Amino acid sequence: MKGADFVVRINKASSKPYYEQLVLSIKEDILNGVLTAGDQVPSVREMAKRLLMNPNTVSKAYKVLENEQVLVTIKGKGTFVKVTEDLPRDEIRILQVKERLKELVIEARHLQISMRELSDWMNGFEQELGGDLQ
Amino acid sequence: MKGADFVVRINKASSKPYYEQLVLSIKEDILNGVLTAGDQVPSVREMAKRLLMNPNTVSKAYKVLENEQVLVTIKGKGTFVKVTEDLPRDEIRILQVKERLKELVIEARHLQISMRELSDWMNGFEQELGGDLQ
Amino acid sequence: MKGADFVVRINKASSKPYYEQLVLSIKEDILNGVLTAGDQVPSVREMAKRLLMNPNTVSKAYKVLENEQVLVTIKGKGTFVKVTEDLPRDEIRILQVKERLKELVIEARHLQISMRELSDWMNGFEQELGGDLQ
Amino acid sequence: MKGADFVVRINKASSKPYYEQLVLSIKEDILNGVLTAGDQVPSVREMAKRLLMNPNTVSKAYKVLENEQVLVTIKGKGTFVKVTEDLPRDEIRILQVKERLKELVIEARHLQISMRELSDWMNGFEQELGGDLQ
DNA sequence: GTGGTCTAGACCACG
DNA sequence: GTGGTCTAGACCACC
Repeated sequence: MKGADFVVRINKASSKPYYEQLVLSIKEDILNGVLTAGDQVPSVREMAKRLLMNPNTVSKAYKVLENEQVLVTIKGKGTFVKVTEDLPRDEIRILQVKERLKELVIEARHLQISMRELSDWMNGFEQELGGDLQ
Repeated sequence: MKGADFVVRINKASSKPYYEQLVLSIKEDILNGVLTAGDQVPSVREMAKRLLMNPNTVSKAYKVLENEQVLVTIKGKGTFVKVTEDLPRDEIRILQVKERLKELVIEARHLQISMRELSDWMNGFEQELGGDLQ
Repeated sequence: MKGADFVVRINKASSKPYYEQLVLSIKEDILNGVLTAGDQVPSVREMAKRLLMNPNTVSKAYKVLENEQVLVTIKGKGTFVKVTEDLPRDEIRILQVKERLKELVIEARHLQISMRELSDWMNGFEQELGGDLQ
Repeated sequence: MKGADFVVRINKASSKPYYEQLVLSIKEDILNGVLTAGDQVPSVREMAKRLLMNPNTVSKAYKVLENEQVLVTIKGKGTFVKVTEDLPRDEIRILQVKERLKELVIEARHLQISMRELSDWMNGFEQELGGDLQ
């Protein structure tokens, strides 16, 4: 674990639920290479203390990440970033993402966002997150 | 309104609230050209009957769409698709869509969806929805 | 939140809907500095009890204010005065206010209110509400 | 009556009730000098035909304008623009306008509209409507 | 505890 | 007929 290195960004003023923010933040850290496969993440209690939030909330985030094959908990040892590259694709959740993209495009069009803009943003995020899965 | 032509699809099993599904459905119908500027949408009561839901729920959806400058409602007359005047862009909502796109990209990468796939889907939706605002 | 300090005034005899009165009252409290960024407003249930109205009505007011970027609500935590980030101006609503001002001027003229009076009132309100966004 | 000269502008796509639009439109025409004291306005039936609206709606507008001392109906002769300059000021309605101005200022401040902008708009409308009551 | 969604039903304003 | 407001009360998600 890179411990102090990796900082989770929780915006307490955001309307997004804390646990979802935590989930996203960890996913982003992995894509950025701040966390890599095998790294240990702080324990629920430790993370809760660090982020000044309820352990139940952290626990919920970890559970979600375990469900999504992003983290794995080994009893008595801790929680770790999972090696993910050679997993079969989860086609069900992929379809859900596709559906969400469609909704996003619909809303974008109504906001007068051009396809060009959307593409540019997407490519920007790609750069930001690293060209390939770390 | 084209009456029988336009069909709203509500999935009562979805976790997405009915009113949000209705909002999206109407937005999509507009982009598809099924509904065009000036068309009257079914009355709150009529739509509620059709979708087997409470009029208040339909009303909420219409209210959201009115707020987003998609519909206008005229008391005593009905609810209509708004003429797409040259409205100033709603930069606040645009930023929110951009943020949602970033989250979507993060999740896509974790699901081993390539950028290429995402782009292809996006272009597909573009076709499907009509190249330009109808 | 300053608790007892801030008092919301609802006139049940007014023809203006309760929820709109509540919206205005909170906006005024913010300009007055009675409520400042980050403050928690009373919970929906608490406010409803205080004002002797239905929680749904309070909720509607909060929802409007959230939509107008005045409040943020965090599920499970409460509703808060939004930090006044440098948000882009909402040009659509600005145009609507301009239109309402024109109507108000028309009616003022018919009531034999001079422009001078209108200006004086406006400046008075400016003082009353604090020269700058608190 | 200037008959053909004066055109009432009703926007059927506006969310503002027809009768209110009609009231405002006539008030504006008077300030502009398009209608002056003593002019006859079209009969309810005639106006309804011209505007393609329900006579009841026109009737309601005329009633409002009579209540506000803007029009006067003489049985068997028609409806006329009233001489208004030497009427006592209606202090009750003046207070209501003052209250509406306050609300408008509150909302303007939240929309980041400067007092300067508001003043400029007001002066602009003054010009547009003619410097003095016609 | 917090807010969000949904239903059911009353009453009012506009056309 | 249309939509808007308000109440009452159930059930769910987040913390």
